[in-house]
Amino acid sequence: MGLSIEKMEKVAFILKVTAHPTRIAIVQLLAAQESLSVTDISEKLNVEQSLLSHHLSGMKLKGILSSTREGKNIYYSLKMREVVDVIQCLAGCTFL
Amino acid sequence: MGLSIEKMEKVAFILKVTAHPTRIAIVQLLAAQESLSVTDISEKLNVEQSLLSHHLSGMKLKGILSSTREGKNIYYSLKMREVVDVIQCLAGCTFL
DNA sequence: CAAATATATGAACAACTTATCATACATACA
DNA sequence: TGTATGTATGATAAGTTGTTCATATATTTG
Repeated sequence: MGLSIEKMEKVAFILKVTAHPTRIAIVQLLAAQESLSVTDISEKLNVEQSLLSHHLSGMKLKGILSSTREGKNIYYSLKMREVVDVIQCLAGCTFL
Repeated sequence: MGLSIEKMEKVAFILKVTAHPTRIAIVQLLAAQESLSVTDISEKLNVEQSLLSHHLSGMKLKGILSSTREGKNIYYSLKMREVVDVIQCLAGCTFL
C-alpha cells in the first residue's frame, strides 16, 4: 500500500538525518553500546570534537539521539532505534 | 558487527539519494508498477515535468532507476530494489 | 578561586540541493 | 515537412549542509 504524503515526508526526514557516514557510524556505535560520551565517540570514530558535537546535537534535535550529563561528560544514546534497522537493511545488501 | 568505513559511505550514499519525498514516492510507484513513463509519474505525483525529470535522471545516474525509450515515451523502472525495503522498514515505524 | 577537562555554540564559508524557467532534442503523425 | 507531444538539459536563484575555527559554558579538582 502507498504511503501518505505526510508519511513520505517523515521517512525522507529520517533518511536525510541519517544519511552521512559519520552519523551512520554514530548510530552503529550506539546500537552496540547503549550510551557513550562525546570523547568516547570522538576517539572511536576519529572525528574532531567540535564537528562531532555538531552532528550529535543535530541528531538529538531531530529526535534520533538523547543525552544526559554525568559529571563532566555527556552521554549520548539512541532514541530512535528504528534507524538501526534501516542501516542494517542496506548494510546487508549484496551490491555494497 | 560494525560496518567498514567504505560500507558506511555507500549506505550513506543510498540514503541520501533516496531522502526526498518525491523520490520516495517515485520508488513507491515503481515498486508497484514495474515501469512507468515520465508522464505517468508526473500525473500520479503531481510534479512538474522538468523537476521530475531532474529527479529521475539523478536517480538513474546514481543507479537506483533504469530507463528505456519506447516511442515518444521513456519508461523508468526500479533497478535497486533494496531501497524499497529501506523505505518499508521506516514506513512500518510506529512513530511516523 | 584558578586551572584543567568535557562539551557546546556561533560565525563564516564552500559545496551541494531543490526548484523554476526557458529552451533544446527526439519521436510520431498529419 | 511542419506541428504536437514527451522528455532532457542548462542556467540560475534560494536554501541547506558539512566543516573549521575561535570562543563560551559547565564541571571537577587542586
